[in-house]
Amino acid sequence: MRPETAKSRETKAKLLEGALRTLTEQGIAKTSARTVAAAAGVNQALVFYHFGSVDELLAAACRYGAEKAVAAYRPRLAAVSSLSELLSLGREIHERERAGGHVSLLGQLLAGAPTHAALGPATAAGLDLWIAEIEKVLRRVLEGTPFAEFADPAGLARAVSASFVGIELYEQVDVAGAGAALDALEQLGALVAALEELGPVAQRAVRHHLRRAGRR
Amino acid sequence: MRPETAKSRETKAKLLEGALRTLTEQGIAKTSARTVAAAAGVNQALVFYHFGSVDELLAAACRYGAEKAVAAYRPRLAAVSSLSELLSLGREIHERERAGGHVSLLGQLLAGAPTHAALGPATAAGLDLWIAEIEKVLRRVLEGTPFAEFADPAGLARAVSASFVGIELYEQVDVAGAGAALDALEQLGALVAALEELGPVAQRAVRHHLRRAGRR
DNA sequence: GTCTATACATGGATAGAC
DNA sequence: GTCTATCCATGTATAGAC
Repeated sequence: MRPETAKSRETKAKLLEGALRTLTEQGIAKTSARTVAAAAGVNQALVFYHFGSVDELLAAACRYGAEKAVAAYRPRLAAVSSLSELLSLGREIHERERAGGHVSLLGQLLAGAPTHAALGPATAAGLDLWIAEIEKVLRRVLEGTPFAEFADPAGLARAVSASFVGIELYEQVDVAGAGAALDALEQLGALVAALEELGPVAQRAVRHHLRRAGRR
Repeated sequence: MRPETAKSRETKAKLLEGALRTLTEQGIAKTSARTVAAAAGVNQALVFYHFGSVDELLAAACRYGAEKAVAAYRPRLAAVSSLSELLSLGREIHERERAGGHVSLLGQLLAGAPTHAALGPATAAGLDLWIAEIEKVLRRVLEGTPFAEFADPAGLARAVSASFVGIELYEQVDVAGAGAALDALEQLGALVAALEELGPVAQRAVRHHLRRAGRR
């Protein structure tokens, strides 16, 4: 029985922040009760007292970090009204993530999932927060465009989220390469944005070809 | 001075294979000289004799594994002549990767890069093998399409490769979600493929809009 | 609730026998 | 080249003092 005193919550918060910092700065391989406790500035034994095990602390940190990150971007995402806007917001998030690292955190946790049993579901849940938000945006943005009937917002949201995680991980070993990748995706976004403004004749042609291609 | 005897090369090969298996099955967090040596069926001390340190073994395994994987798909990639073909080959690679795991291996190594100094460059090199191959395909496929003048094959190849790594990692925690993501990307590929077959008038319209959107 | 001390396991790395 | 033995650092987890 652990009463939820003010101090208890404070220590838990310190540990969660410490876990996030350790994971993003040191990676899953160097994340341990000791390193996290050191980053949090508390005693190593408190990890086990408050969370039972390192894995459960990491799972909690995942939920906590993902919720915090998504909440920070939620208003911006809600304001997006076109695909090119979404792409450029993605670029902006990427820039900020270079400091915060909440996305590559998910990458670290995905990498740890095979051995740390508790991590898989927690990471999936954290990713789902991003996915749900992006899916809303995509659904809104795609509505009324010629390819709304072919695009699957749910699947696309998952593709976008997973891709973003991959790119953030990639940036850790090749900053220039990751920049070039995002540039290219922005161009791709511009292409789709251009399609949104196509005339009715061309749109009908696109629709026709899509229907043919869509039959599998 | 280490003579390159037949036995030496055999042991090295065993260790490389063991490292690949351990990384894909156990993840970077549980990869150590002992676990790798156990998977390879050789003595733990041989890791240090042949490779100097665990990190250098992993770096070598990365080069070795990426080269092997890319070589296996090279003929298939060379035969691709359209974007939708590329997408469906991507799906096929994904299916095989579920067994082999050579792509999520790169994810594991990316996750380990922050702390293991030797891993960053090695992983970047491994990814570059994929990137180079995909870039060639993209360059060939995009040539002669209306958006060849806007698309950047080098950047796109990086985006595709990093995204693929992200999706393979994502699959480890959500198989259905990863499937939905790939389905959605295939639909997107069908969209672009449809554009390839547009008539000259519509293509001119697309080009016009792209030029406007491309000015930043 | 928190800390110190401690147990026990795992991992990196080397020395020396074969 | 390979193995056994060994050292030392790091990590998980618990017991018990404060």
